[in-house]
Amino acid sequence: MSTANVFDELKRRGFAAQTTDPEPLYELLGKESVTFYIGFDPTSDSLHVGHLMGVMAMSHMQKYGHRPIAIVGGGTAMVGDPSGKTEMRKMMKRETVVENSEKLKAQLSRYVEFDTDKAILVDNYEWLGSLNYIDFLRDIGRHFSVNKMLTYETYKRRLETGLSFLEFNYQLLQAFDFYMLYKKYNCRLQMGGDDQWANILAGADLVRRIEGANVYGHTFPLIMTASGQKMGKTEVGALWLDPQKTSPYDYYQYWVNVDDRDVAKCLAFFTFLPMDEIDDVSHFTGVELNVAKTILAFEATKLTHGEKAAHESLTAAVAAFGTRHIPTDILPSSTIMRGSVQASEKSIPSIGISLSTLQSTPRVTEILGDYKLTASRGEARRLIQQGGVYVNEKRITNIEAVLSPNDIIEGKIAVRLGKKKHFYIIVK
RNA sequence: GGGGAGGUUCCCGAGCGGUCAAAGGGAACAGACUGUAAAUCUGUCGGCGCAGCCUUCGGAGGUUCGAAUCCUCCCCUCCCCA
Repeated sequence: MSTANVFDELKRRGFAAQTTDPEPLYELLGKESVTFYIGFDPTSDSLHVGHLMGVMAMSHMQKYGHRPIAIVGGGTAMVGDPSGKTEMRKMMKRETVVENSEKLKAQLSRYVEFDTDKAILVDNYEWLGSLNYIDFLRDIGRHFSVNKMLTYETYKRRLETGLSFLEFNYQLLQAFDFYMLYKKYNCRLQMGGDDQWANILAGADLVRRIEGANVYGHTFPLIMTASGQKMGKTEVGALWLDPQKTSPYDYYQYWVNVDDRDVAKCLAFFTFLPMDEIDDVSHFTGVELNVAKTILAFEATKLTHGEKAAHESLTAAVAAFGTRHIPTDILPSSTIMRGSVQASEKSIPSIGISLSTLQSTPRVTEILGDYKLTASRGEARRLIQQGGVYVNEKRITNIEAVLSPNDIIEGKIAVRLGKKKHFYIIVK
């Protein structure tokens, strides 16, 4: 058990929106190992950056000697949380939920140590699956006031668009989770995103009512990028932690491209670099700030995909965008390679094309469209008209332009779309 | 169950018999400027070997020389009453 208090660390890093009883909780965290939980919805087979806040918080807590319970909402996923949603969420089949939970656990294991009894993963289906309706209503339902629930912002909003009874029950189920975890594991703290505040409070209230025990709730802010987007949202959708869904290179690129104003914040949330070093970043501008972004991307990629993948993404980025010099004094705790980074195109996305198709001198538009480098041939045509297509770093100006074996340089053809999308056409 | 409103291209939202691939805004994309940032300006934004053709306006039929626009049936959403 570390002498420092996690709560200070969490606060300093920005993981604090609301807390039920700050003082007693602080004291508790300072004097003993506390079992706490965070819920994850197995509505997809991969976590994404939106979940990362909770994951990082868990990891910090564990590092300070507390015991995390990651609860996958196998039971609740089959109901669907209406919080923050404007539409009813689709319900899920049990088998899907089970498969997803497995994958989620594997991902969580990168950040949280589940060995022995240091952390626990449970599926609330364990108790929700066999709930007896009558008993539940009598034992749990009686503690909830509909009048009060209707005043919550989340429900109010949904009252305008429609809220099914099914969804309205969600809060009771989540509160029941807290109660069960308290009984089974002496879990005394629930954490989650700030949109979960009402649900978390409901759980803490329930435990207090039934057991007379003091349990706590704590939320993290729902962070937005400086431009008002949800963190981790891309044009293509979520930024997934699964390398099959979002390649490490794309993952890395997302972080390099964060808004200037978000760099320090992201470092605090999504890396383990010490805050003393991160605080310096707030004064950075220009080149220094870009180095900080490189380190952010490297560290974030390292956490979710490992050091090797992070390094490959870095060298691939250097191959695509030019040399980067990483001085030793910027964020010194990072394990990023210092000095001038050598280029290596290993992680740059590539497509394979046979020599024979190349010999048929296909149009650039056909290749781009057919291999899905652009959405359609028409889009490829437009891109060319706008001067956004480069072959071997030479801008293509004619939509009739073709590719031929003459374009092959060292076994490949380098294609660039716009400023940032680099591809290699590898000739087989 | 009764009454009312509505479903339009990624989103919001105009259109209400031809001049509609469909106004306007947002998002997105490209170019210029930069730092793989932001802001700004300009352009693009259904598909196609693209001055032409093809497929779109909840679904299926119908009226018409001609329909996103009119009629019929169906599906879905929201509001009011129960």
